[in-house]
Amino acid sequence: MASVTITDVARRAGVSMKTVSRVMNAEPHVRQEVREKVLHVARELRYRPKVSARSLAGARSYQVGFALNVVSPYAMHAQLGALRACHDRGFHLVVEPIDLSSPDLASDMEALVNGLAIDGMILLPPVCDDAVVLGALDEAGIPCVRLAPATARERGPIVEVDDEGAARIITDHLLDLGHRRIGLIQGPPNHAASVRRLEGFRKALAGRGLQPDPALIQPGTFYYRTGLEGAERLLALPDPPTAIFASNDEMALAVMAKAQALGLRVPEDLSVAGFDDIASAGMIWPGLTTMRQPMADMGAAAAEIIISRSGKTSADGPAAPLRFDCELVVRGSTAPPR
Amino acid sequence: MASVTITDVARRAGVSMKTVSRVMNAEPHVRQEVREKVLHVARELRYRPKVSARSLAGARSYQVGFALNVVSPYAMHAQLGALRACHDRGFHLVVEPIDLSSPDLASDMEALVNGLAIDGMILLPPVCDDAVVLGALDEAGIPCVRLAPATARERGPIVEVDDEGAARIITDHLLDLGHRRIGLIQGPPNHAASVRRLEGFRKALAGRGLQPDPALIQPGTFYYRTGLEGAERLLALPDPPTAIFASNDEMALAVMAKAQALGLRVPEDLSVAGFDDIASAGMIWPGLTTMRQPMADMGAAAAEIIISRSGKTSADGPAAPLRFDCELVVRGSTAPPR
DNA sequence: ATGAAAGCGCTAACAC
DNA sequence: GTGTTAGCGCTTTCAT
Repeated sequence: MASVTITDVARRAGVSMKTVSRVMNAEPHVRQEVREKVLHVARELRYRPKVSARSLAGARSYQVGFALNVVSPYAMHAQLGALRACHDRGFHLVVEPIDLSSPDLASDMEALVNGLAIDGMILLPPVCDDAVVLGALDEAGIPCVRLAPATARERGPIVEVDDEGAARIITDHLLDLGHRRIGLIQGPPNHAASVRRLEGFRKALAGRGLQPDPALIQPGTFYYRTGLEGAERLLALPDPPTAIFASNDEMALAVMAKAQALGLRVPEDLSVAGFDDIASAGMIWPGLTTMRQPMADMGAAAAEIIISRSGKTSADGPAAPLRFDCELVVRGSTAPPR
Repeated sequence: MASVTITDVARRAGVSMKTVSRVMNAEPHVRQEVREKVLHVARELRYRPKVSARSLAGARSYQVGFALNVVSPYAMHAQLGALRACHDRGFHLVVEPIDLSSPDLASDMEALVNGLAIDGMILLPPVCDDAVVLGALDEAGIPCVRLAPATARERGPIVEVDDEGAARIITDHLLDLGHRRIGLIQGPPNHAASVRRLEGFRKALAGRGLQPDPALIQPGTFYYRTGLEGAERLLALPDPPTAIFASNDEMALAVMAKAQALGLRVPEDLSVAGFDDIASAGMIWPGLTTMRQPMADMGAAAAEIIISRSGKTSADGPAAPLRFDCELVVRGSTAPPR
């Protein structure tokens, strides 16, 4: 019942508390022989250092924060990846809601950074681009790793994908199939990925000497409803596109639903492509052609950065953004035009 | 920079540390006047009690554990609900992976309960039905709240829905539309919800004096692939069903995809109903008729139970399972048979 | 109703 | 390479 402490291990191993501490933290200056002895006793006694005692006494807390505000496949996979990385390294993941629309965000953040002990925080869009959030974390000396940030890109570690290149690849896929009138539904303008995906789309067209028809580029916010609206406008055009590339899968699903509701067949009458490869992209009929983002790997990488830097006083300089590769997943929603 | 501590507040308010502690914990035996003074100073100094110091010194940790192994809409919504509840009450949510297929689950659990300080843990199927997990938590004196457990139902608080009643309602919906040959794809047999949904299905049929044809009841595991397989077998029957009720939405999506791949039209040739109301149920065409489970509310309720019991020595007896209501969501995937 | 003293289990800063 | 001594910021217990 009574849990075993560092002194129990020290006594049993015939060494001091501090030596046990050194061994448990894999610090140098311990004879191999002593190290093994301590490790043996620790295992025998099933000793586990208490997170709360460690974070109270030391400079690190063995906890990583993850900001989560909504349920989205994107965020969930990143969280799971971060969770796995934390667990592998003996860390814990504390999830915190950060509500950008809070009446007093500054105070919320201040409560978060002062009450909780975390070695770093993982931030996703749009939270990762909020100045108040970033400022509060900064002031508290809590490093943060951001996934696909749009602003302040010099401000600490970044994990992202090559959105522009990926969008170019998926547009090329459509072009290769023979499509020439391709519609695009954009993401929110304040989201870095949106802008870069549009750019990739443009460059792919330009690569074939094509000018994008402005009418074929519709605004969106990554939400389903805006996919529906964009598709509606696109398909009502006098000369409608034969293919639509939605900047994320949720909107792509909306495009497919709208097309089917209008009696169009996918992919015979309209090809549809998305971005993200959320689970349902592979669960509908026809399957959605899309770009797979390695969200779990990215979340894990973000956690790794925090973990490896934890305990160190200085950040080892502004490393270049960590870039992960996307993978084109071709399913039934894309085919040559009639 | 240097964060404010309880002594700072005590000094500034002209009282002892202990009085500040009493005020911060809303304990009795403090004069109203003093209480207000302390509260005022605390606010002024932006004082936030440190979680790590509290959990080290006291009996409670202000942290709730949430076991998460996979990304599923079901789990994610429960997590978000729990997260919100924790945040509202000044608690933090620590997510932990519990891998039932681990080579040494007992040791994993032992590490979890000894290293971390949590006031309770929220468990979902199938983790909530594992004897090793439950045993380890029990031994460490960590209360757990389980969502829809199948086993050991006397073992602490339970949060669930009336799966049987809900399945009955959705089957009745199909019967009301005029369907008489209704296929069922079951969930995994070790999952409480599966069994009860089957029972509800049976009772609904019996309510109309119908005998379920055994060939119309197909096994499944809640995973997409098994939905595909079940649908395949059902639709290959000499006298195929005119409607299929899949025990969860993921399998229902598979049924729709399979039907459409076979050239059948939903709902004209086949009605499909699911269970859960995951996001994609409303994003496909036609929309999936399903039962909405209030997962976020359930997760929040689970967290609330842990929070309100935290600090208390004894659990106030085995309360009856907390039951939440489901809601039938009728979309385009169900219609009268031809 | 309030306060003083004693830790909780660990790491930090030094000694040796 | 190893041990000693102090705390970290709270809650606890026990006085008053």
